[in-house]
Amino acid sequence: MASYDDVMSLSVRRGFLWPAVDLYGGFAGFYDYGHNGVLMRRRWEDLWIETFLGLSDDYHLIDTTTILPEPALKASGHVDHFTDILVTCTRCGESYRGDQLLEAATHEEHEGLTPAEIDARIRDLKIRCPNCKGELGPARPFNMMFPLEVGPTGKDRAYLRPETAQGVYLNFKREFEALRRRLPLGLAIIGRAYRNEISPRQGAYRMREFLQAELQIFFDPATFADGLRFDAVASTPIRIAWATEKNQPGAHDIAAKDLVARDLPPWYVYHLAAVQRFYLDGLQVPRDAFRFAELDEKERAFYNKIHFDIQVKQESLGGFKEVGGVHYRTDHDLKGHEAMSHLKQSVTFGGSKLIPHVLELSFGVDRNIWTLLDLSYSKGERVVLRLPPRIAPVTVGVFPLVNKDGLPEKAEALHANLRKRLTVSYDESGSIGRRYARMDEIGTPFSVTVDHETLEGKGVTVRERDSQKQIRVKEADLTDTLDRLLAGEVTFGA
RNA sequence: GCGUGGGUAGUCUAGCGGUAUGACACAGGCCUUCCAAGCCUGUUGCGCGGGUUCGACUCCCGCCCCACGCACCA
Repeated sequence: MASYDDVMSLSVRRGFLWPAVDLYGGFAGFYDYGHNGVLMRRRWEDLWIETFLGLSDDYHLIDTTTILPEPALKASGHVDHFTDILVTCTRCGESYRGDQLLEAATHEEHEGLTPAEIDARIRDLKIRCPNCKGELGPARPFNMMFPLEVGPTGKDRAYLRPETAQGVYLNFKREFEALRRRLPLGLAIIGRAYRNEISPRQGAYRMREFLQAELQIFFDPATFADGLRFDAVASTPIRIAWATEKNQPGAHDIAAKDLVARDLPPWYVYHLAAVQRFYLDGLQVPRDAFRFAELDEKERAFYNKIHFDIQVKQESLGGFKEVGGVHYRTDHDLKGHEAMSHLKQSVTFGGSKLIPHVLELSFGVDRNIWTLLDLSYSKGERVVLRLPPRIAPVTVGVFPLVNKDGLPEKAEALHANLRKRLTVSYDESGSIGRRYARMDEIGTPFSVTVDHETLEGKGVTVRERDSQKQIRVKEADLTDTLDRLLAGEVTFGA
């Protein structure tokens, strides 16, 4: 059980994450990573790449620009649909979405109106502030994208990308050719995205600059399922909360094949299983803290035909929180770019010509890091971060038991050797217990200590973070033993 | 953006119209044969700007930032 303050305080104290620019009072919606945060994030990213690119030989990582010109984002729908028309009360200052004010007054949909049109209708309908009955000010557009002026004249309007996905769609044809015209084709980006959030909240949860890890899988809906081994996951129970239950705390376990029976495509369910495996097995999230939450038609974006959020329950943020999503975007994006660019996005594959459809596996990296800090935080006599060993920023701590009799020299030599292959921390300050405690706080799973018996050729001790148990290991076997411990082939339990 | 509460060292905290308390952490030293021991020494702070005042961390105003609730989150 970790409160928000617990996680943030540890995070700041131990170099994981903190508010950006705090020298100048802070900058809402922006966070910086410290040395341990970056290490941890890289390990999360490595596991993510290993897991999801490992799904197929035809899935690859690419990298694209974070600034996109207006036409590209016009085609994606972001210029028009990522905008709300806001109306602010001149008396109480409350802001409303213009379309919602009109909808409340007329019970009709009012999408796609210009600010001037909304002003006119507010006048005609004599709408006043729902909060204080004050007079409403002029409607103004608010786009969640950060606009930029590119070049000396600034004529070429551009924006910071609101999602990494568009970078993939813009490069689909290039990669389809370079990868010799295969479907399904997976293209992933781990990179920064930007949204001008109205009110950023809860630390790394809602930021204005954030990291996404997204895999876009391009496929032919007629044949996608044929190439997947659905039978391997058919009886796997998937944690599901339906749209009507998303405010409730729990989830159902529903076998993958039963989800298919409820009209979810097999290829979609197959990937739900893959995502669930990443969280339960890879990141060791407790089963009851994980679920997919369905979004109903009103909640999901217009281009998403099927949308489940990936949610993890975390004490510091008050319950289940979205850390990613599994989105069936159909052929919306490629179609949009084809229409705007006038360049054909259709491909010929397996005898048929089609615009590929897209399944998007989307993850908020910062949210995942926060989630893992929350879940692994445990406070007894001292704080221990029970991170999965593969995710921990530092993998091994190396110490001399005392600072005399040649023990430090021996330990430093050991450290120099281990650090060639692992992230290792050497420490000879304070007592041995204090050093173990330091390692516990940043989640280091194993600590190696050189004592007097080491000098007699009897090996070193290896201490496990969670159990505080120790085993004695011959120096010659140390790297091998550590590898096996990290791989989970050996445990301390036995 | 609205409302409520808040902002004192790396973290957590005490306090007052006369520039600040303690704990932990951190650094150096002594000691130490395995879990934040002890002793000595040391570093670091009143979110920012303006006003009132002889003097502001303290009172007033504005701003920034944080948490919570509302709204927002294609």
